[in-house]
Amino acid sequence: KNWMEYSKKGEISDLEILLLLAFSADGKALPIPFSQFYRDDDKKESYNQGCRENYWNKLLHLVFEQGDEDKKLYQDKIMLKKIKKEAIPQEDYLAFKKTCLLYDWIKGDKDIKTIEQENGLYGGAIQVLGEGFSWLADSLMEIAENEGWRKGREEDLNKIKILSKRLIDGVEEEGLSLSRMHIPGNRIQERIKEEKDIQEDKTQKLIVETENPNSNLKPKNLKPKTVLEISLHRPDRIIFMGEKVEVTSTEFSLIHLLAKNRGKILTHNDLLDTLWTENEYSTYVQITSHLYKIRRAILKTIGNNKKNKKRVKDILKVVSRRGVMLNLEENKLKIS
DNA sequence: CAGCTTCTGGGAGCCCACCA
DNA sequence: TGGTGGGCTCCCAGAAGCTG
Repeated sequence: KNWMEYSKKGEISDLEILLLLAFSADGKALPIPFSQFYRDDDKKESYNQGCRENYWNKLLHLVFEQGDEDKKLYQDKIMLKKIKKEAIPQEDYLAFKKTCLLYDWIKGDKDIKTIEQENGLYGGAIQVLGEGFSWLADSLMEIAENEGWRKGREEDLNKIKILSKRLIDGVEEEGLSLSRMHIPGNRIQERIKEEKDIQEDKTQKLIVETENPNSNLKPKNLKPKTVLEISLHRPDRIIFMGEKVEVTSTEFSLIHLLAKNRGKILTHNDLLDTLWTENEYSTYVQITSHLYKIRRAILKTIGNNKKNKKRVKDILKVVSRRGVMLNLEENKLKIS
């Protein structure tokens, strides 16, 4: 709200909005999932500190490049740290990192794999983060609307709206119209729709909660129980029927990829191309082997009986001569 | 029923953490 | 620094299941 008052009409930039969102309570709460490979490096103090400086320097550079160094938001969040010369706290560092990542992402001049590799992120992490921030941008837009931006600051409002859309797909403004086009095999349209559905769900949930603050109704009973829960923040385990099942990084990658494409048959080639790099020798045997091991791990946790066996087999479904799919209704799957 | 696909268990080899 | 043990991935092979 403060920002809304002091930000100047017609002068807000994408970078500014991203930084604002990254420093908001919800923005801070959104995790950046690290890949296992880099997690150990992150523990090393020198490496860590070096990285912190890097993101901060990069932001500073971008701000000067845009000639926005006297904006109050930047003064508060970035410039002050320079004067103090203190070590950057973890919280700020993460916010800087998110801002840099998402800025790269929406700029679109680096492809997603490059950004993820350069920053040691788990595959798909940027998209998840982008979607989260897209939702935040929408919330910001709503607040701005309530603050009366419709009258007089329509242009700024639109800017946030466009940014929100770009965050979903990581495209430049001009690329948006292209991404809306229907291209066979392109999932952009579908993902925008999915995101809208999620947001509608959230809004509806919010309405229910605010309408019946003292209601005795337990919505939990009405809600279908989540069967599979995957958190990018915890790539070491999944939650199956409420039980934590420990998985290896390859197993997690496999199950995450299937979950992202819930209800779709992924061919063995799809899986091999995505999970194993070109120069690694891999065959479908590896996939079935890992699938078997995931099933075995799940069964070991939830109980190895005929009923469970059948159920797990039906969820991690092998479609003969076609491929593999995660056969689960949308409301029973949770990816965070 | 033959041939193909998938399941399953097990083992080799590699990597890494730990310890003396 | 080198030995050791545990964990992980990949591969193999036989059994079981499926398809045309």
